[in-house]
Amino acid sequence: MDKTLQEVKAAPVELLAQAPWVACLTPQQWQRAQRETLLTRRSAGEVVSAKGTPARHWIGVLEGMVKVDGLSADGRSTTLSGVPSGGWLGEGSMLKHERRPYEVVALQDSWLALMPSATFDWLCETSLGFNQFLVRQLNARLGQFLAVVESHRIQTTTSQVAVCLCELVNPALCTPVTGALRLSQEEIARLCGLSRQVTGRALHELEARGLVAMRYGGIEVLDVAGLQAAVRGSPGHAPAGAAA
DNA sequence: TCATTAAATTGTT
DNA sequence: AACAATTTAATGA
Repeated sequence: MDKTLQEVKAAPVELLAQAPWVACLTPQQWQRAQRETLLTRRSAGEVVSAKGTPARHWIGVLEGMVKVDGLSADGRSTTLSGVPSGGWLGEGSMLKHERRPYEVVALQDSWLALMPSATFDWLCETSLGFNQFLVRQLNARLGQFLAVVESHRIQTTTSQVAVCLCELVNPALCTPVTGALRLSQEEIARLCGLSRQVTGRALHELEARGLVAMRYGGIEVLDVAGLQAAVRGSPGHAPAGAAA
């Protein structure tokens, strides 16, 4: 029995219109982009784009959340990145016209926007603003991943978790905040590449510092700036001018 | 609306 | 990793 989901706050079309790159387009460009972009719903756990398949679409998360998984030959998987609502992903494969190196899976019931590669290429060729958006996004992601590497190598597990949480609330990569993120500690642990045990401990520490609030099956980020600071800072100490 | 049951998530060893 | 406790969701009176 299909459940009629009436919980949708805004229509998918309206969410697409609010995408950050839309404002850069001319009316004609927006008209074609809107006409050719497919809006589709995926249930939690559904594969959006399988690893190894040709990248035919640029993927926008209008509502819900998806993750990017790396799969090994023996079926083991690790989560490389989480993309909440407002985020766009897969442009790397689009730009290189290659097959998807990673698997994209819906973490929750989600509304997705799939922009065909032909449309994507056309916007790249005709819209300066669109290119600028891509550069900003790629730059933001690079910074994010560098933070992950840095944190993994020289910081505590707590700051590793903080980094991964920052990714989910980074205004440069997704819609500011939707209240509490529906993400279990087990899913957060996969995102961080840590055990559930260690992740849980780190989350409680962040909660004790007033940066996040834990919910059953979810987490609310209370202080984005504080989280970003926790990425570098050592717990307990707050070096005044040591932001280098 | 309330009680019961199942499933998911979290805490503990 | 396995088990126990807790919370939420679903079902039916």
